[in-house]
Formats: sequence, C-alpha cells, structure tokens
Amino acid sequence: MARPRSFEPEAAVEKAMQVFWTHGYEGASLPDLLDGMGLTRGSLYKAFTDKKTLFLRVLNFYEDRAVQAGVALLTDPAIPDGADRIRMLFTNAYRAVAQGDQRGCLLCSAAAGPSMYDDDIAAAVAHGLTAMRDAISVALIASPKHAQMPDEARLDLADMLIAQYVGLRTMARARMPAEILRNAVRSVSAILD
Amino acid sequence: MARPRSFEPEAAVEKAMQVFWTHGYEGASLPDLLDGMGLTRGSLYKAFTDKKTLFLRVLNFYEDRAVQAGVALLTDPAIPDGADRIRMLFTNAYRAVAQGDQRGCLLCSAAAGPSMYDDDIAAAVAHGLTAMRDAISVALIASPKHAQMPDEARLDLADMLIAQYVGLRTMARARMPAEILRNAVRSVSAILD
DNA sequence: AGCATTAAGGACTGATTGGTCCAGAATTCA
DNA sequence: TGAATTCTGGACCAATCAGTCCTTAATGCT
Repeated sequence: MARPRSFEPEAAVEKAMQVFWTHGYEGASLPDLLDGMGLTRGSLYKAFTDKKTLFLRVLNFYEDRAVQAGVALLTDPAIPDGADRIRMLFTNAYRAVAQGDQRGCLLCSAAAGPSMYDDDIAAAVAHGLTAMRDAISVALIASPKHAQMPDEARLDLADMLIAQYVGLRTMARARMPAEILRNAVRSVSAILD
Repeated sequence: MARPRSFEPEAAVEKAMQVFWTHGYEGASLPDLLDGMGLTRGSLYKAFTDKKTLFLRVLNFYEDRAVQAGVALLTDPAIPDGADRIRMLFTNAYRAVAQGDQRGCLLCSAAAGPSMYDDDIAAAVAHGLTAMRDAISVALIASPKHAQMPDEARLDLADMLIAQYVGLRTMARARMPAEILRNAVRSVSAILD
C-alpha cells in the first residue's frame, strides 16, 4: 500500500542504545543520535515520536538485552551453586572494565541522571533494577549456604547485592582504578562463602 | 582601591552546590545557577571563570563538607567500635532518603554523568570517593572483629563498602523503594557482625 | 500504468545554551 | 573631591538544542 521502512526499528533502537550508553540521556544530542542510528530527523520522529520516547524504548531494549543476560546467568541451572552465579555476574562486570569498557551500566547512569525528574524514566530504571534483584534472590535460593538463611535475611542480602552492583558499575564509569573494583568483587565473593 | 565584591564566594559556591546537586552538571543551566546563587552573569564569570570551573569548585566544596562529615564520623574515636561507625554512615544515608532527600550523593551523580568525558571532573570524583574509602578502612581497623583480618581482605572489604555506598546513594536518586535501601543497609550491618 | 499512501531527506524554527562585552555604579586612596 | 579601579547588571552573541513541516522518493494495489 505504501513505501516501506528502509530500516529495522529494532536495529535502530540498538544503535541508539550505544549512543545513549556512552553519552547519557542529556549528553546525547539529536545529531549524535541521527548519526549513530544512520537515519534522518524525519524518519526518527516518525518512528519514535521524540527523544524521550526513544530513550524509553532504549531502556526497554537494554532491559530485554543486558538485564536479561544477567538474569539468565543468575538463574542458569547449569551452574548448580547460585552463589557461583552471583560471583560470575560480578566478575563479568569487573572484566568488562578491565577490558576498557568504562560505560558502566545504562540503567545505573540513567538512575543518576534524568530519573530524578522524569517519572517514566525512573519507573523504567526501577523496573530493570528490580528484575535483577529478583534474579539475585533466585540465585541465593539455589545456594546451599544461603537457602537455609531466614527468608528476611536472604532478601536483605539480595537488596545489598543489587546496590553493590549499581555501585560497582557507577564507579567504573567514574574511572576509578580497576583494582578497586577487583578488590570489591573479591570481597563480595568472600562474603558469599 | 576599588569596588568590593557584594557577595561571599564561599556562600555562592554553596548555593551553586545545591543547584548542581539536584539538577546534575548538564541539567543545571546558567539561568538556574544565577537564580540559585543570586548573582548575575557578569559577576559569576568574573569570579568563577566558567561553568565547569564553578563545578570543580563545587566538587571541592562538597568534598570539604559532605565527604569530610562522613570521614569525621568514620574516624570518630568517641564511637569505639569502627563497625558501628560504618553502620551509622549507612544508616544516615538511608535516613536521608526516608526523610525525602532523593538527591543522592553529588559525587556519585557526577560519577555517572560528565566524569565519563572530563578528566578533571573524573579526578575530583575519584579523589572524594577514595577519601571516603580510606576512612572506611580506618574504621575497619578500629573494629575488633576486622582488625584481625588479613590486611588484604580488610582492604578488599573497604573497597566493597565504598561501592556499596555509591550504589545505595545512586539507587536513592533513582527513587527505588526506600525499603530496598533499608534492607540493604540491614544486610550490610549483618555482614559487619 | 497510475493512483494512493507512506517514508526519507533536510531546510527551517523558536527557544535555550554557555559565554562575551560594555556602560554605569560603587568603592578606595590620594 | 576626583582619579583610579573593580564590580554589577544585562544586552547581546553565535552555536546548538529538540522538534516541525514540506517536498520528493519509493512502494503496493488496482
């Protein structure tokens, strides 16, 4: 019936994610986005309404992608001890930094930035972090050592670990010395013993 | 010899801190700052050169003020057990949120934001966080339980705790449910037992 | 083939950005 | 009191911001 789109929206959102991830929400200008996504203003606004809506799409995409990868790891039955899954999650985060990725976690940066003022963004951030927290909780139940803790204490521990995760990834973005992150991860690992 | 300044630079920096604290670096516009500081463009640029320089002054001020308050608590000999000092630090952070302060920690927000691109800002942030980490380390030595840990493990724990602190305050800014923060603090307290 | 419909491209807009500049006010010293 | 000096206020600036709109291109259906 009419001219079809010449780009894949999903792929465009992924490219937008890269731009937002490195520049942040406010730091990513429209030219930055158009450039990174490889399309023009007309197409972007037709497909994604406006910058904020695009960012919410990106947060969703990030949640489907990065967060789900974490959740998959944390609930992976192929790793029998849940504590090992958690150790692996943190080790992965450290390894990313050691390999030069200083972008941190998109959700965590969004948390520190515009979520303060925008309810929708705050909700999306909270949703993603909560999903991760719940997955940590599942992993703890799969840890013999922690399965027998009182429920309340175990849930508290999951909340502590998600905060730890946010902190680590935020410090990565602040370019703190990598050894500090390594030490912190080592300490988390010890605490899970 | 000439007309004197009609404002106190220190006080102006403090007011600027409030603006940056709530709006973030990029989110604080010059009109916002002029408004909050109660002076005009001419005065601001004469006294503080430009926005970034002002922000660095603010980060310094924040470090002298908020960070030093934390350091003072963590090294307070009136609280004999260092672990109690750390518990108090985290409890204070939670209490701020419970009382409606959702601004988090200025350093932590700066970490997630512009520090990614500006070396000076990144250095200032890292400096402040490191000061806090060192104070945590001092507190751990003042804790009978932790004083006898191997040095390495204790230093690792200090790095973990500073990451925990950053995470908590970042999550506060993301307006995560306060109970999650409470739980996390409770868990930290338990881990220090 | 031609019509209807939608996407693409990009010129354009008004608002806002951080920053400059200068005229006039205020102060000190002589 | 007058000269020298510095600060204040705000008009002004170019650049950039997010967002609009219209022309042209491309496609599917008949």
